[in-house]
Amino acid sequence: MPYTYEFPRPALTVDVVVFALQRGHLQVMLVRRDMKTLAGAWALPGGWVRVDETLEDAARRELQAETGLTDVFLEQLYTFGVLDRERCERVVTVAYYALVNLTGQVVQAGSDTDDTAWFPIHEPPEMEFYHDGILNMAYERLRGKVRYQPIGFELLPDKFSLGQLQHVYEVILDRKLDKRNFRKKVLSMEFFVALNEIEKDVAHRAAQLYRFDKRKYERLAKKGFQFEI
Amino acid sequence: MPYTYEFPRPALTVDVVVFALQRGHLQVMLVRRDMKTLAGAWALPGGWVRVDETLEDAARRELQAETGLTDVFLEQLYTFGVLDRERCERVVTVAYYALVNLTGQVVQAGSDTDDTAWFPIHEPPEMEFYHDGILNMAYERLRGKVRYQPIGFELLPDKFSLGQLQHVYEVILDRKLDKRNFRKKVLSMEFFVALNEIEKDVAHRAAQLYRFDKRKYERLAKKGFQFEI
DNA sequence: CCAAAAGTGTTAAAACTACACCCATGA
DNA sequence: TCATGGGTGTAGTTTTAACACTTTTGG
Repeated sequence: MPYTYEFPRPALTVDVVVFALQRGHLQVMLVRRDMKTLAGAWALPGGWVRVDETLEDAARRELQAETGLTDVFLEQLYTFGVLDRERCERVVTVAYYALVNLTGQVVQAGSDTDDTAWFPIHEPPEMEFYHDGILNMAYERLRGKVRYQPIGFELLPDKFSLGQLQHVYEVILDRKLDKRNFRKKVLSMEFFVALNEIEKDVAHRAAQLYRFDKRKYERLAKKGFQFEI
Repeated sequence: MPYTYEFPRPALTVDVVVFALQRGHLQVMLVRRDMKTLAGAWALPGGWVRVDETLEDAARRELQAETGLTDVFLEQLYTFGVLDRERCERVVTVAYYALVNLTGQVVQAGSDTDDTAWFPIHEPPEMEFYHDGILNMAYERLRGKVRYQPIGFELLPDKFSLGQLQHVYEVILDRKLDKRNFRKKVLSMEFFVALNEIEKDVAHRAAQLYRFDKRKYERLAKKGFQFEI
């Protein structure tokens, strides 16, 4: 027991709510650890923060360990000071949420987990203590944020069609949007730039592809432009 | 040295950015600790989180210790994992921001601080390591939030005039607003309710007083109403 | 009577909403 | 040729922005 301190210190962990589109729906990744916890209870991916890494590094490390994904959108959500029921000890956990693009990707099974699975955001399974609260807060944050900041495309490949983008907004906001009005708005923002490229191998008219130009967006944002969908 | 753990644990602190109106300006409270830190460097009020209290309790305890204020608006801002340069140790600090009403109040000097003072948000003094970043983030959060959530009046007494409220928005957003349009918007929200009371002892026409009806607001918010100024 | 803030409506411009049909493609 | 999603314009409505004068009060 080599680490001693003058005052007691709570344990510090990170938890990550990973959102992705799967079969057209907004889904969340959960893990099931083999023996540590009650059989059948799912949990958010997460773990201890090492003392030599930043909080975000810890979140990215966990995310990579359990999905293999790097370079994803990751944002701090909230920090919870909870009581660990097993050890009767205070645990402080910093929650993050991530938006990842899974279209056409194989997500590798994690190394330190028994099982990972995706669940529709509206049908989560029984979860570990307080994780459902984090999940709900993450979804609320996403719903609120997606309208005022350009982050929706983080769930899509670099090149995407306006139909795909509209679909992202529809599953996050949980309502249909008007196609013409949506296109009008998106196309009025010059940081969504059309590529010299269209969809391939689709059983209908191929859509124009776009990408998000981060630089252009930031230049506008600095000038006071307010994104809104 | 009684507290030992299997793995190293970072130290955990809270910092609080306290906003208030002083002489018509948006100001921030800072403290100067006598010997602990460089002479002349100001810091956000804050301190260690005890292992038996929640994060918010810790923030409220610090706030009370340094201002005597209780029952104020307090919201978590962000959690930083920083490197303490003195001890060469990782410190995790959970930052909060508070909106307090100081109109006509005497703020007591703190017990565990040498000195506390208020600074205009746009003219902060030299501050302790990384505290200026927290301060800026808090101000950004406040500027963003005040437009989409009814929190502006937290800087005012329970009973306030529309002129006072408009002034709050003007100092937070740092621009003039149109009086008639502002009144129109506020009065269209039925959770700002007129009292049977007007201002007293003012050297001009006395203004109608209003209060914020939290219940009415929450009932509307639940039905999907979106506050916006 | 002066200074200072309260209070009050209208109009033009902009943004938003609702809505229906033809097009291109692969199966 | 059919099913599927891509792509396009307008009109009515609502919302926003700009703007100036009279009222009340205390000093």
